[in-house]
Amino acid sequence: MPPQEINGFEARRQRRIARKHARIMKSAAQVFAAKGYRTTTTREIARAADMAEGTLYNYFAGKREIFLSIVEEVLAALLELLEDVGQLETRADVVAFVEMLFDVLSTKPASIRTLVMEAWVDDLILQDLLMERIVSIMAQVEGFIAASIVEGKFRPMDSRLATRMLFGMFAGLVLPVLRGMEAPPAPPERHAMAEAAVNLLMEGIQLRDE
Amino acid sequence: MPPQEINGFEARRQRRIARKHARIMKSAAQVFAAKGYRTTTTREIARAADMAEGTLYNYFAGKREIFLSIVEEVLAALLELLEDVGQLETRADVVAFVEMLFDVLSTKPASIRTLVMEAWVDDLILQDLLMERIVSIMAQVEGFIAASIVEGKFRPMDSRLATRMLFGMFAGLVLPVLRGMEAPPAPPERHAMAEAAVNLLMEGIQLRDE
Amino acid sequence: MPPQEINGFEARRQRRIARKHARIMKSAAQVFAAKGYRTTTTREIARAADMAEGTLYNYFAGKREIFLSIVEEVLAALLELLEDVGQLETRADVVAFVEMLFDVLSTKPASIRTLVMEAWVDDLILQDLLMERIVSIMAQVEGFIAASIVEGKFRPMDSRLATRMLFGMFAGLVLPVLRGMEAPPAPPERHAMAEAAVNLLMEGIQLRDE
Amino acid sequence: MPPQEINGFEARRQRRIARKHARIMKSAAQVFAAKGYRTTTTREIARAADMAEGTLYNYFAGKREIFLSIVEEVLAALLELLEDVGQLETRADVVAFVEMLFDVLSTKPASIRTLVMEAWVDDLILQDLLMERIVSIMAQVEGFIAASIVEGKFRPMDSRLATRMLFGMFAGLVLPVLRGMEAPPAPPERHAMAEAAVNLLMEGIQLRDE
DNA sequence: CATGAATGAGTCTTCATTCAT
DNA sequence: GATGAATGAAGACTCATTCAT
Repeated sequence: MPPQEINGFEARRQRRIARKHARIMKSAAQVFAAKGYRTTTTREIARAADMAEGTLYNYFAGKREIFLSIVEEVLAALLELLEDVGQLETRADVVAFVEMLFDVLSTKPASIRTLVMEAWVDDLILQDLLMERIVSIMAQVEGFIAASIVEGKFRPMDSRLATRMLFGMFAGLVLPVLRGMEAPPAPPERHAMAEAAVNLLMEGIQLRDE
Repeated sequence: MPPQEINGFEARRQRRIARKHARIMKSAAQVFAAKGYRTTTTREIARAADMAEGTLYNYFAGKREIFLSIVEEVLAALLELLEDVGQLETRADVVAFVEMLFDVLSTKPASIRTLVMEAWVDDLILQDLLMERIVSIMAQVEGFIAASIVEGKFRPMDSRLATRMLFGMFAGLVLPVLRGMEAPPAPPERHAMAEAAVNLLMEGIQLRDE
Repeated sequence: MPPQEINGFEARRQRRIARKHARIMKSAAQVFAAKGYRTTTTREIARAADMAEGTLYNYFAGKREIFLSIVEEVLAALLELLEDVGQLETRADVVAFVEMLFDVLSTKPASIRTLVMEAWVDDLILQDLLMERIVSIMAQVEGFIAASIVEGKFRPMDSRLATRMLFGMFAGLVLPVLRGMEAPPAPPERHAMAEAAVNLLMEGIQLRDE
Repeated sequence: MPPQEINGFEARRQRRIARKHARIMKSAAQVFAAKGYRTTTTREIARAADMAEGTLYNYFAGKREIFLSIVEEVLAALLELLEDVGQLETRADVVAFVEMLFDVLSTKPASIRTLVMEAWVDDLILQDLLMERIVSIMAQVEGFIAASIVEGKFRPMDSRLATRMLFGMFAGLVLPVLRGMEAPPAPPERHAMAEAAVNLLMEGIQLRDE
């Protein structure tokens, strides 16, 4: 059997495995999001993925590993996006960025809901997976704000506090979608929301005489 | 036996019961906050409250009832405060109000963390205990913002979005405390945070020429 | 303090104790009869006897001892009656005897129902408390039948089988009362039943030409 | 895969399940009969059926369902037999019928002992499972006796009482077997017992001059 | 003596994981 | 690789018994 043949088989096998992985993770994320990690049984995951319970264990070491894979995947997507937060310059940049965030959140709401849920409960998840990266991103944002203040573009303020409030503000916007109380906004609506959010953040709530 | 005697016995008994209730709820809230409702075992609650497992059942009908009592208690405290949200008028009012919220959150962080956690997972908790009341409070705030826009005090904006962002902003501030990542701020710090938060909300992040 | 005084106190104490014993046994028999021994809780017994759970243990060593006392008491009453089974001679004697049995069964249906129930399940109860005495009584009856056959008063038959059927026949009559499906028959009715029972037993069901 | 193959798999699966059901029910009936429903633990049932405790729950929803299945099964067997009670005409019919009853009782003594036990304690079992059907059968027998009296075949008597005594008589015969005090009679013995029973019932105990 | 709160062993049941087919 | 039956550890809850008041 020529090597390329072997590779062909091997590649096909890899693809089959990847497909199963994806199927399991997607199904599991749905159930996790709906019921919580602990309350979800492997039986439910298997049923949702339309396979036998035992089959799960051919692709993942266990329930926890399925969960971790989901979380890692969505984190990777989020972090890839957030990496570029340092590059933002114009207001349009920021609006576009917020829109993209909406986009990610709308694409994988189940995974993100699951991630948030466990990070809220499980110290290991929070520490090992999230904290380091979030801290780094928040530091970038905070640095950006601090610099803008020095440059005279932003008002003097506690940049740390401002960063937190900024993240919270954004979270407040997307929370009903994540929690499953509202459908994700359609793209045009998404743009309007991003505009409004950035606007409110920049200008404040109060009308000022000019 | 004179009636005051009877009342004396009965009253003492009531107090003893109330003390146990409080002890159990406090211990349980700690464990729930640290591990989540489902992951917490009655054995752990009993150990935390320094009593036998069976004793819990002399005071609560079951694990779920302990949890619900904790949640109801903290909700009552929160809602009592939030009820007055309609009365706020001056900027100082708002700052004071935010400070008081900080205060409540700092007093019972375990209970609130537990409440948030379960509301995030359990639809019944969210619907039956939270939504109705939160919706009403948000409606008040939204109405206030809308009115202020009409009066020309606030800039024209989507009042619904603004309300959400406002709640999110505040949540962003207190989240590290709730999550147990930071100690609650001391009262003077608390005032500074409240000032900064209200300031950022009102004036926006951006410096504007006057 | 003169001895008769002491005796007076002592006697009164004994009577008080006896009264409590009776109260507990009566109440317990009711609950046992209604729910079965295992299903009945000491809490229910205490409630039925209108006292605290702990008080039971001042009068009985435990739940099992309460039950055994009930059983012993009713057994004593039954056996006292059955002792005389050897003396029966005329048909009127037998009818009177059956009536008296009805009487005992009607007086303490709860206790008897309890006894039967446990004897049906618990080998120790059956062996230690019942078998010896029942066997002895059945032996008497069987002997009586055998003798009557020899004397030419009864038809030739398997006297062992006949004895069993006789006891079973009687059991069939009282079972609905014991099981609590029917009220105990009033005395006149009782007499009629006894007459009919003895009649059927003696003469058989079938009409015979004379 | 050809359809007969599918059916083959499915049929084999069904048979495997049926075998396990039978194994569990048989083992459980033994333990129930020996100790009573309430006193029997699922651990004991599992041990008796030589499987893990959890496995029980792959085949029955719970302990109660195991019990109910046992009861329903034996009831079905009994009732199928008793249905024909109305067809009996000659004395030989009756004797044959009694023999068949012996047969059923000897086949599943544990199940019947369990059934009787719980019907004695549990009102729901008695009412929902037994009474309706037993009442109907007793009514048939009673009607038969009453008719025979009218026809002049039986002596005048209280047919209701006679029915009860008849059932009791039969119960008295089989009770030692059911209670596990005696081995079931071998078939020839069985015939003799049936003969004797019917004879005694028909002719009575007393010798009468002809 | 009476009380009833405290105890913890023992119950039924669930479910992640293994493994024979 | 896929299956799903078997496993048994772990969990919520009950209740007979003890004991301080």
